[in-house]
Formats: sequence, structure tokens, C-alpha cells
Amino acid sequence: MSDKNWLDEILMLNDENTMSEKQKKIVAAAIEIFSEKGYASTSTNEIAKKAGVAEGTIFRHYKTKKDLLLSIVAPTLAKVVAPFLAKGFIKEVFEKDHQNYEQFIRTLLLNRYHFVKNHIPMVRIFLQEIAFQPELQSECKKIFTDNVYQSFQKITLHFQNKGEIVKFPPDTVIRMTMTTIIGFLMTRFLILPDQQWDDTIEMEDTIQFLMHGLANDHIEKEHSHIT
Amino acid sequence: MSDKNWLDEILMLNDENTMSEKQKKIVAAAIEIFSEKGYASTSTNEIAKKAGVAEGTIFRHYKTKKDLLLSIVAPTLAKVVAPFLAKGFIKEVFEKDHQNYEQFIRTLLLNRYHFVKNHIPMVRIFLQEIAFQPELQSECKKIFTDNVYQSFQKITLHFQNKGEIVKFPPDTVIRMTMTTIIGFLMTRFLILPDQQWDDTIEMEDTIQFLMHGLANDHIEKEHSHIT
Amino acid sequence: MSDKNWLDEILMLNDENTMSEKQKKIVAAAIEIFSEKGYASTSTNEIAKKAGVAEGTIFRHYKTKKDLLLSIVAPTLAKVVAPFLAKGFIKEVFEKDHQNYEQFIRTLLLNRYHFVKNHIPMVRIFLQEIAFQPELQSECKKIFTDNVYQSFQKITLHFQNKGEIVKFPPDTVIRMTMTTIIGFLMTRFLILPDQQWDDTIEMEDTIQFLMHGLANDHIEKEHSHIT
Amino acid sequence: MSDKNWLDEILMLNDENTMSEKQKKIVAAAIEIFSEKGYASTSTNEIAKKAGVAEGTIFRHYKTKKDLLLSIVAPTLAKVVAPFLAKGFIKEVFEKDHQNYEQFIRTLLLNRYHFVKNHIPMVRIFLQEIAFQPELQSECKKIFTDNVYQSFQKITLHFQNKGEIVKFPPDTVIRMTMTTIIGFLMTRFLILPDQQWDDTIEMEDTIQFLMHGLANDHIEKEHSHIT
DNA sequence: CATGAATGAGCATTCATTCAT
DNA sequence: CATGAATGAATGCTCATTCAT
Repeated sequence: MSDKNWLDEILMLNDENTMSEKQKKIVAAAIEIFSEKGYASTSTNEIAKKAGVAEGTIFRHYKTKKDLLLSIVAPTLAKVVAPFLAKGFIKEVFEKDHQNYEQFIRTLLLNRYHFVKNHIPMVRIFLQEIAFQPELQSECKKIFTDNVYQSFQKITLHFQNKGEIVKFPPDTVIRMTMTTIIGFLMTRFLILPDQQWDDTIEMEDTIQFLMHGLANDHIEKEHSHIT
Repeated sequence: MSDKNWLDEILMLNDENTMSEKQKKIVAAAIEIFSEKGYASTSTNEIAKKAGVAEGTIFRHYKTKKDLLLSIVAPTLAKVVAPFLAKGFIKEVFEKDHQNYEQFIRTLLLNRYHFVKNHIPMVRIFLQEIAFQPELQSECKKIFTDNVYQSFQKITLHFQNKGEIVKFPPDTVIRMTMTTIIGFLMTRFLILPDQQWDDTIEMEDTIQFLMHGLANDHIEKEHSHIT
Repeated sequence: MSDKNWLDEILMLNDENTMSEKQKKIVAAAIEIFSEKGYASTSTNEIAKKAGVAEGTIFRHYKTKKDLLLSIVAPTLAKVVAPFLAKGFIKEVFEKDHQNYEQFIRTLLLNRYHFVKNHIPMVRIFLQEIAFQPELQSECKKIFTDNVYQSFQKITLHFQNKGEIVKFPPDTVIRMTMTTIIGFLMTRFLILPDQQWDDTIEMEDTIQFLMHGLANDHIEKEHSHIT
Repeated sequence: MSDKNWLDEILMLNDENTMSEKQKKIVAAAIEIFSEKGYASTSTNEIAKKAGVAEGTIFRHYKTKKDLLLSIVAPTLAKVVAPFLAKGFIKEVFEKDHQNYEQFIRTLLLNRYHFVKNHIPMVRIFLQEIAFQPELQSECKKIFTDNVYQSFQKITLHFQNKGEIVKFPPDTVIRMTMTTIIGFLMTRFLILPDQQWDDTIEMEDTIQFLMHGLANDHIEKEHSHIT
């Protein structure tokens, strides 16, 4: 099965519009249990019970248990990539003059914040299984490279050339930006979700941290990064 | 069984000096396979084969498969905490005048860099299983709170009071520091280990990013963080 | 789980009407092998083979091997107690004038004779496992105390007061009666089943022995048992 | 291995005089645990631990686990048979004029009473395992037939001819006598050991019951037993 | 003699998957 | 489409037995 077909098929299969009631229940149950106990430690029997369907019903909709997992996790990929694919997104970043890197990461952070907030269990599953499912890894890498990375690089170079952000290698800038955003979101929603959080302040601080960290005032650098 | 006993026991049990040849082989095999396929998807039969011992031998040394896992993962905890426990560590940070936050994170980053570099499989296992093993979670939280966090907070306040770093809430500063370091190490060793890396430059940039991000020149802050 | 529920559940579960073909085969195979080799020395694999089902099928019907054992043995309890629970049984003993202790034990012996004759393997299993299964012991004691013993005591006192049988302590009379009956049945069916037996004569002799042994003509007793 | 050799060897092996300290501990531990949990459910590891020896030590003294069992149970056989083998025993019964059947069973009961009282765990083990160990069964049958049964039959015929006891078939008399004695001892020591027992009275009653049951005053017998 | 690490066959139990209804 | 009984390979774990020390 070619990579493209695999993902498409699953996305189509898991289009919420085409899913029967039972199927939706199965997916909901699977997400919940996978997220709590991990894919490998979850039995189809358990899923069936929680979904209120017969065990056989699961296999009527998904050829194997792993298919069920992928059908859950794969769409996450698409949704993560989505903003970068949104037609106007990059165009807007480039064209609007008043746009700056801060605006970009502010948008990005807010967007990711809402996504993670609304999909915690799915994100948990994704983070766990990306380590062990080669199909997921390659698909993820491909999607990231083809879509996110390219846009991200263009944006980085754009603002580096405008002298707005420091001239680290673009990959490094991307890494720092993503690391800071992901680090915040994971701490916020996965590691310490029960702690008291003032999200507005915390996000503002995170943006300030990122902007200062990447500000183009790194004067005394002994090595100059020219791209 | 009290938490302390549990960890101590396993640490003693897994002291490399007291381990027989076969036991070492078992641990080595387990680390490798757990790291590749995950704990739940690894069979004791597989471990035994790779270790070149009989399956029963595993259970002579470790009462259960989970005991084997914990005996591997638990020491990682101790080693991660180690530098913060070193007697002179904090004292040095405070007393030596030439010491600054940059020096601190530079030491920290280098130290963690070498640790992760030398224990990649164990770190992988740890990151996977911390999500599902409650014993691990609580022990981890306890060790972090009792040791790392306290030191880290003192250091943060120290340099905030010296006016060297920005007056975000200490927890936020700690989060940003850890996030940046861990983000780098994970990208470097787990996510993109095969990419070309110039570690010296990358680490220097990371430190610069962090120092600028936390530098005490956040002027226009609409909300002032006073501790 | 309350004792009552445990037994009831198993009885319901093992109602022959509600059992599938495969389940009946499993029970039949288990009874045979348990009876021959003992519960602990019988493997589920062996049972499955003899029953002509997959090993997994056993565990679809019985959660554990011990559940299978109890589901076989527990109903024996109920059947043993049955005659004492029969509504008319005691009433008849008391009310019909022509009824005497001999009539009572004659009925009892005959009834038990047919039961044991038709359930030899189950009785073997029961006798073996009662020694090691605490659930069985307590349930057995409870059922005996609540049902058999009370009836038996009433009957004994009744005929002692009528002057028909010797005034040993009722418990002693009960013990002698049961011992004699059980002793005969065990010799007949378990210890020497292959010997030539004229059951009619043997049972008649046993009744005579019992009646003479308990007849109220123990004159020279140095200790008088008054209840 | 011929039957005779098997038993002799074990008896010699288990002669308390020739046993080392460790061996005695092993036997003591085995008796205790076998008695509690049954032979099949007891692990050699468990025995070794309770005995305070290494597991290997058990197999230095007993070739297999079953050998250990037989070495424990087999001597019981010899001891049970002992009184019948005592040279003077039968002679005494026959020759002393004042001797009667009552005297005989009184001696028998008292003798067995003390034996069971002092060897409860061994008796438990014996009763459990006689059902499953063919070697034990055949040896037991042989010993009983060759020694006990013959003596018992002679004695029975003797007192039947003297008109002292009823002329049931000798086998029947033997069965009733044994059943009554064994029934008492099992109730007393195995089934209800915790109940309050006045052994003197209980045994006297049991003898009276037995003597009346076998007394030669069964007049109205419709079938005459002439041997 | 005693030890206890090592063995590997065997055990009860679980599980993803199939298929007749 | 949905069911759930049936499957049998696989799993974690136990155990009697061996043997080098």
C-alpha cells in the first residue's frame, strides 16, 4: 500500500460524516483507552465493551487493531499541518507589512493552544505511538517536510532578511520556536495540567521569551551565521 | 512498600557490581528491545533470546517483567538528579562572583548533553513509560520536587534578584530553561539524530537564545512580575 | 462477593439448559480428568483436548480454572442437601405414625446410594478438593449447618423422645448414622467398586447394623445421656 | 523396581536414625506443607525455604519430588499395620478366654486414636494422595490384604463362631467395624477438630454402638448369613 | 555433602481475529 | 451490518530438576 493511499484511505474512512453511530462510539472509546493505557496495553475486547458494541463490529470497520489506531492518529497529522496549508496563511505573513515574526508565532501559539486543548487524548496517543509506528513516522516526516517545514523556512528567512530576528541557521530558529511552543503546551496540558495556570500571561511571557531569544541584537556573536 | 524502599531496592539490585554476567546480558537486551519496540510490545521470550539465556533466568533475577523495566528506568531518575545533589553545585553558583545564570545553564546543558548522548535507549524507554507507569510518575515527581525544583528555584530567584534575568515567575523561568534544553536534546538525539549536527555551535546558539530570552531587558512589559 | 451469590451464580451458570454444546463437553472432560488425576494435576490444555475444543474456549466460559472446578463441585452440594430441603420430608417423618428411625435412614441410604452411584466422579472430586478449597469448605459447612444438621437433629431428638433410639448426644447419633452410611457408600463405590457386591443385602445389613447400634436397649450405660 | 524394594528402600532411607539434620528438616517442612496445600500444589522451592536448606539439597536426598512424598507417606502404611503384625496380638485375642470382640475393638480404637492424634498431617497427606498415587494404592492394598485383612477375618470368624457377634458376611463386619472407627477418627481429628470433644465418652459410645450393632441378637433377619 | 544459579518444558490465561448466524 | 462464540498462537510466569562450584 503506497503511503499516500494509506493516509487518504484512512482519512476518508474516518470522515465523521460517513461514520455510523457504532463506528463513532468505537473511535471515541479507543481514543479514551489508548490515551490512558497505551495502544499495546489496550485490548479490543476492552474497546468493544466501552463502546457498547460487539468485538466483531470493530473488525468490520477496521481490518486490524493497528488500522484503528492509525485511523485515529493520522487525522491529527492533517490537523496539525492545516494552518500552514491554509491558503491565506503564509501570504498574509509576507504581504501585510505590519506583520512581524511576533505576530506569526502569536498566531501559531494560539492556534496550537486551542488544538491541543481540544485534542489532549489524541495528542497523547500520537506522542506515544509516533515512537513505535514506522508508518506514522515516515508519514509524519513527509508531511512536515513537504508542508510545515518549507513554509516555516520561508518565513524565517523572510524575517531574518528583514533584520527582525537573529541570523541563526533557519533550522535552529525553527527548532527553538517549535521547542518553546511545544514545551509550553506539553507542560500546560500533559505534564502539569492540574497546576494553576493563567494562560494569557503564560502565553504572553512565552512569546516575549521567544522574541527576545530570537531578537536580532545578538551582538557579540563570535560566529556569524550567514545564510 | 514505601516509595523510598522501592527505588533503593532496585538501585541496589541493579548495582552493576553485584550483577552476574547473565543478569547484565538480560538488562542490556531488555534496554535495547524496550527502546525499540516499547515495553508492552516486548516479550520476555524475545529478551531471553537476545540475552542468550533461558526465559526462566529472567524471572530468577526479576520477579516480574515490570520489575525488569523499573530496574532499568529507575536509576535514570537518580542520574538525572545527580548534579543538583552534588554538594558543591549550588554553593558554587551562589558564591563565586564570576558565576552567572549563563554559566549555570551552560554547565547544565553540557552535563545533560553527555548524559543523554550516553543513555539514548534508556531515555527513550523512560520517556515512553513515564506516561503509563504510575510508580514511575510519582517517584519522578517526588524526586524532582524534592531536589531539582528547589535548587532550581533558589538559583532562579538569586539571579532575578541580582537583576541578571527577567522577573517572570520562577516557575516560568524554570519551564523555559528546561523546555529549551530538553527540546534541543530530544531533537538532537531522538527526533533527528541522523541529521548533520555541529553540536558546539548548536549548543552555543541555544545558550544565547536562552540568555537573550531571559535577559533582564524586557522593557515594555504590560504586566510586571514581581516576586 | 457474598457466599450466596457465589453459589447461585455458579448454579445458574451451570444450569444444563443454558449450557452450550462446547461447554457441556468442557465440563464432562473436566469432571473425568479432575476425578482421575486431581484438580491441581490437571492442565487446561488436557481438558481442552479431551473436550475437543480450543484452550481459549474454556476461558470464555470460565474465568479461571478454579471457576471451572467450583462450577462442577458446587452443584453437588445442592444435590446432597436436596432431600432435606424437600418440603414434605421432615413433616412426613414427624407426622406419619408408622414412620420410624429405620424408615428414615432407609430412605436416606437409598437416596444417597443412587446419588453417589450416578455421580461417582463428581463425588471423588468433591472429596479431594473439599480439603483444599476454603470457599468450598465454608459453603459446605454453612449449607450443612443451616439445612441438614437442623433437620437431622430434630429427627434424632424426636425418635429419642419416642424412646426408639438410644439417648446418646444427638451429635453422636448423627455422626454414627452418617459415618455408617458414608462409610458404606465410599467402600462400595470408591474404595472397592470392583468387588462383588449384593447391594440389597449389604444395605439391609447396614441398616440392621445401624438400628441395632442405636436401639434403645443400651442398659448398662455408666453415663446417662439426657438431652 | 519391585514393590517390595521400593517400600523397603524408602523405609530404610527414612529411618530417623540415618537421617541428617537437614534431611529431617526437609521431611518436617514437606509434611507440614503437603498437609496444608496438597502435594501437587506444593513447590520444592517452598519446602526448601521452610526447611532452611537449598533447593538442590532436597534432590540430593530424594531423587524426585514424588520420592519425597512416598518417603513420607509410605511409613504410615507400616505403622498402621503394625498392631496386626505384632506377634502376640492375634494369639492373645484367641487364647485369652476373657478376650471378646469388644476387647478387640477397644484395643484397636485406642491404638488408632493415638496414632491419628499424633500423626494428623501425615494422615491428611495419606488420605489425599492415596487417591492419585497408584504405587501407594497397590502397596496399600497388598499390605492390607496380606496382613490386616487376614487377621481381621480370622478374628471375626472366631467371634462369630463363638456366637458373640452377628453372622453377617465377615467382610461386612470388617467394613462396619473399620468404617465406624475411621469415621469417628476422621470426624474427631480432620473434620471437626475444633469442636468440643469428650474423647472418653465419645469412644465408649462408639464402642457401644459398634457392639450393639454387631451383637448376635439380630433375630428377625429374613436372610440368614451362614459362612 | 551443600549450594543456588540456570534451565526449558509446561502452565493458566489473554488476545486479535474469524465466521456462521 | 452486527453479533459473539470460537480459535490457537503468544504471553508472562512457575517449577522440578541439574550441575558446576
